[in-house]
Amino acid sequence: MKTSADLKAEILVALAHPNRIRILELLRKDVMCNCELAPALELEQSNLSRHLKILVQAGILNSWKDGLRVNFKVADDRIFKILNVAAAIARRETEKKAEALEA
Amino acid sequence: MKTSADLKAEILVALAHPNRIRILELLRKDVMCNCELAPALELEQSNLSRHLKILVQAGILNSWKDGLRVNFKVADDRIFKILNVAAAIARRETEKKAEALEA
DNA sequence: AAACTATATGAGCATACACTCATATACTAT
DNA sequence: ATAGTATATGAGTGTATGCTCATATAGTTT
Repeated sequence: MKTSADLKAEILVALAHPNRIRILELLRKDVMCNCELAPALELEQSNLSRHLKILVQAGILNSWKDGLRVNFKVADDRIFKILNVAAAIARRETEKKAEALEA
Repeated sequence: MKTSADLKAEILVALAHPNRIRILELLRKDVMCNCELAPALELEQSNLSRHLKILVQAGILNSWKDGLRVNFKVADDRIFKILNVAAAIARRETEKKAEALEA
């Protein structure tokens, strides 16, 4: 049986990759398809497709077909809270290291 | 040069493991050392030590020596916001799958 | 100093991940 | 039907991760 920590980890594992974070940031405001994301992110098509699959399977993105294309949108805006806090903590850590160098 | 997505990913990668999440939940209220965490989590000492190192290096935990022991505490309570949102999204996803089974 | 306790780390192993190339599938347009 | 476009996936490769066992290091107690 999956514990609560397992469930949280599944979401975070899906998020925890620079390219998947970049995907989410592009989808912050727009709905986009693989074919629009690939050039914007400069990712190989098959690689991007796999990253998107991971995000959809985790429930972070929704997707639907539109003719040839598959469109993607963020399923739950709260995901950006996670990214904001991660950014804040990373910033703090960067500053701490800068101070350590000065001293 | 590290991008903003890289920095966020570093924090999230450090978080994204069930055992590291369990560590944080034990440290939510208390300061604890490896020797107290190990039996509580039923983790091998060396394994736990490595997980703790990852959390410290990411700036998620602070640590200091106290005699033989090394104590750990959460460096920034905002980390729990991340865990709370991850839990909420995971819960939503679980419910969605349950509905899909009923229908 | 010797025995004991707490933590860290090297080595080795199995597994998971990210990536690429080639190919398959699905839909569209002529 | 044919050619073209968008996406998905199999196979292979290199690297990273998580774990364990054994050992090293650091501090404590007698």
